[in-house]
Amino acid sequence: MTLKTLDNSLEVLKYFNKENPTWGVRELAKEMNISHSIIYRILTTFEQHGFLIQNPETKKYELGLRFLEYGQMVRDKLNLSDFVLPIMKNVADTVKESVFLTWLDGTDGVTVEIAESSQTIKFSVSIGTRTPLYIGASCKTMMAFLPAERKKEITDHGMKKLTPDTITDPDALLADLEKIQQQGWCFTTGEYAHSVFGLGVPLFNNKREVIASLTIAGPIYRKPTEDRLPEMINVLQYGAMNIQRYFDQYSFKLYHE
Amino acid sequence: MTLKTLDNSLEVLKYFNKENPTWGVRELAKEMNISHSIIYRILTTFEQHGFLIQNPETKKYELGLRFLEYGQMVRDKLNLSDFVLPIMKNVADTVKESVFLTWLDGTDGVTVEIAESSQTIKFSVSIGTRTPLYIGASCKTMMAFLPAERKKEITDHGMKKLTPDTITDPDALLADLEKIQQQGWCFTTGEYAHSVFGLGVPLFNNKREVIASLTIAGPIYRKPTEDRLPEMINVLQYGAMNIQRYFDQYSFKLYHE
DNA sequence: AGATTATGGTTCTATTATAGAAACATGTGA
DNA sequence: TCACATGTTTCTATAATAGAACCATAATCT
Repeated sequence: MTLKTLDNSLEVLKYFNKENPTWGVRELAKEMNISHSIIYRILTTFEQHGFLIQNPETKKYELGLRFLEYGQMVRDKLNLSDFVLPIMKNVADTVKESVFLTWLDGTDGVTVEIAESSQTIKFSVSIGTRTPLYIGASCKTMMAFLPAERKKEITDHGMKKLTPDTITDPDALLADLEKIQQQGWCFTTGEYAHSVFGLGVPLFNNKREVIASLTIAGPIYRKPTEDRLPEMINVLQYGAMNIQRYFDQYSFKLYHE
Repeated sequence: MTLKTLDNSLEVLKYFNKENPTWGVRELAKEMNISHSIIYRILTTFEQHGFLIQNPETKKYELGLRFLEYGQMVRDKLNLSDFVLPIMKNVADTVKESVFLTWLDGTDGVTVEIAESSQTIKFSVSIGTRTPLYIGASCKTMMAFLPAERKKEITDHGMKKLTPDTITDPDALLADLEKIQQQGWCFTTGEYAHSVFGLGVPLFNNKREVIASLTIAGPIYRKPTEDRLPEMINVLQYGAMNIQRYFDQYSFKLYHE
């Protein structure tokens, strides 16, 4: 059905992340429990195409410049900088916290655009960050609007705690999502990272399927009090409305699944 | 020696570029002269890993969000924004033209950082752009400092004209490179694009091998007159010196070949 | 409306590329 | 000097892939 060789190779790529940016052949082979010959062939083939480079001194491999090219092509395709980013910046300036646009991609949310708070203490993640849909305001906002069978896929797939506050009980999660869907926004504290709050609202394509979310996030000690939360929701929903208008106008299409 | 399946698959990826961002299965198979079954298996495998996504309506494939993730990891690794970009912005403000940092990657130069001119008419390319080393100021600056055998590889590999002014005669190119190496900078007009001038200087790693270049580029009608060129070279070399100091300090390592 | 010709997707098996062990070359630390 | 790392290469049984043929479906032409 699928190509096993390519499948394995892409699996190998996944081991190159921020925590482990460089790998030696045997080192990675041991980590993956695969023969080092196989890893060697995969790494050298990627290298020949510029997706990996080998440090000539340490002989270890790391991500190559080819990814810069493809990454930029995806960014250009999204073309969020021109119209969406100013809206996000506006929200960020108003609430004095960072604002994120998160895209639905399979069973993950991917951060595709960021408007950072001007404050010195702020929540900060980098573009391309990938988070399971059951964790945090930006992701749960999207998951809440998925059809039941896709929710089930996610809960069945097994859930891990990022913090003690991450909800991993399927029933508790589904009840939470139900509430989020009804009220149209999601407020969380400490689910994604210990000292962070998040407030998210969903964005839809022209078929009313959820495709993204807009989220405010900041340090937990600045989280809005209950009486000020409606105000923040208002600002966020106003920004989301403007972005939604842009999506609708250009019949925004970045497909999921 | 190398993995043929992976090799083919990465070759398929190359067909997804700015000019042709979306491909149908049979369409791409015809373009590559390969059975559509093969292409189908490759595309679906990439899709399962998020490197491609299929538009559920048109059934065509395009680049997926996974590249955003890897692209950002490479950007983070380069970490040019903090120290190098301010230097580039400084140069850009002084000369009132765009400034580019280009990385050596095999037989290409890759744009890795940009400081745009504040002028309304300016030369503009996007990050990740890949250009053969024999074309334009930013690339020839680097090629000039390569060992003779690598120059030969490039000239032997066949050269195409991007504009009528692109030098494609091996002897003429080598003579040009000789001059560039001696004077330490490269000034070109119309080689990369018809109405563009460029002025580049090289950057080296701690083994005195060329790894990058710093380039000023702008519309040809604003190109410096002969008596004002030395001034521009000065500004550029001063910026390059500061960047070079940063490279040396952090024993900058992004390997080529 | 029926025929034609596209498309994406599936199945099958001869062929071929790959897996994985073993060996090799080189470097390093004991 | 020996032992044990490392990346790299070679070999062949075996398993995965190539590629033709086919299916289902949608659009287009007659």
